[in-house]
Amino acid sequence: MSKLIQPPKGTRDFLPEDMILRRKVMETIRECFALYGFVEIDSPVFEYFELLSRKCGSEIEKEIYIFEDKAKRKLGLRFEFTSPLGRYYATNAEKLTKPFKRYIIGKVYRYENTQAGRYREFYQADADIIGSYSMNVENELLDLAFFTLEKLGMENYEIVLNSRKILDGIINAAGIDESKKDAALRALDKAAKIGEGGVIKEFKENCIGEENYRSFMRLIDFDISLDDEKKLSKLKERINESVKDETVKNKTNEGIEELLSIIKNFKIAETVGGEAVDTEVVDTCLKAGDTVKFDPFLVRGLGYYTGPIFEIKSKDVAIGSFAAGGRYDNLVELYGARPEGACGISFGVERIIDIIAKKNKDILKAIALPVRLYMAYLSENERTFALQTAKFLRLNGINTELSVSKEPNIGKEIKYADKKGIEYFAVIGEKEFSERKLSLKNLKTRMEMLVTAEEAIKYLKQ
RNA sequence: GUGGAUGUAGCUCAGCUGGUAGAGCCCCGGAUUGUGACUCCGGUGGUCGCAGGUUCAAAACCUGUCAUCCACCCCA
Repeated sequence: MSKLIQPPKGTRDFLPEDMILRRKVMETIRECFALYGFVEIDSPVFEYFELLSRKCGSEIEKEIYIFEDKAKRKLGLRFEFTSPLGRYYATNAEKLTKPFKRYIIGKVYRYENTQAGRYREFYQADADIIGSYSMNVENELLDLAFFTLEKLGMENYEIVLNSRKILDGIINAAGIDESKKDAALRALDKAAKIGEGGVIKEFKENCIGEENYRSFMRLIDFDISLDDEKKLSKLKERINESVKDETVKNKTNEGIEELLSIIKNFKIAETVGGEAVDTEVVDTCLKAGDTVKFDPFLVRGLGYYTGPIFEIKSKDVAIGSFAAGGRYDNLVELYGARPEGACGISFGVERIIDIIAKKNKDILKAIALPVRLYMAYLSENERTFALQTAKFLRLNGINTELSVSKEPNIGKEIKYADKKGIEYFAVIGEKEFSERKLSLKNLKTRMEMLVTAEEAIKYLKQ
């Protein structure tokens, strides 16, 4: 295949039939975000490069599409929505109502190698709250994630939860030097994939001793029968025993308390069940709570997270995580705004679409096709009447495609309509024109009837 | 950035130890000038990813290169 006719690496063309699911997923996400009180915003696809790279870490910086405009401004394509949000918030702070709850759905760009579920141009959908340090924000975002995924019909996924403060604390308690923290975290993040041996190997490659790994593991070695609350309480005891530095100890405890607060909030449906509006609501709350699990190995990338972090991944489709987020307090300060608490979640729209398409091939059949009727006519004499009938149908909400054939050919046009998945085929010929009617044919059942436009609308609307 | 696999018709692919390309689907025309899913007949379509090299001869072997997919890194 000639390279000229391919879209650039990591980008894709979408066929009309692909768009049906894509639209559906994005609309569902929009609806859910709105139901949770988030308002939609938009911002430029490109920003000043300097702004994008301000706090993202060198790995990500390499992935920014960078270019110069004709006035030699250094610009970059947004690779996610958090730094642009920081800039947006700082720019518009006085016009925004706090806490600022906004969502955005749009394309982002990353210059990286493609792979299953990874593209260079892809959609992300973010919901963020700026202006609160309360853990209620985390609860709201996690509940929103659960709610949205249920609406999307996603199944068999888990929401894992950890905290940057806790990670910093146990890294310190395990005797790992601050300078080697990042390397250690990177190795631990992969624990599930590469196993204990793999982590130890990677530790050693970064001059971190096996004994550090052992003491790390001792801190998070919990009896499997313990629930997350007990695990966190246990962890708190151990930290208090092994950490000398008061600042580190306090910070870690703070992180633990924060996660406990989030978990307790989820359980509230259980404790005050009698006050709930109905049992279905209580069940959903409980299910949401059960879906959230504390995972001390969860690390997450990006340099800006400061508190709780979370990630949502499929348990049966190997595509990585399809949503993630966390708290990034005071990030807006970098862009010139007053420091504010902030937390957000990001949905990987492409991955969600990939998973739905892979697991539920029938889903497209349940979604209405965009064009319902094809309007053909047999000669120029009937064209005007056909055109008016088509417009009448359109005004009444029936998606109608009017023939544009130069020489009407019913056989070919039926074939075309059928191939396109259009349900109904209408013909206006001499006979129909004289009676001011149309022949309406159902292409599936092959039933045909002679009706007026009003009758056709009535019929098609039922 | 690293490793593996794969590039042959619009699509999916076949093509043996080198002898100069084939199937199915699609598309187009006809049987069928107011009715499509089946059938039948006919037809269009390929610098075998690209560039070198080996050879009397390369789609096949060698080298390089590009692209795609998968995995690592990192991440949605």
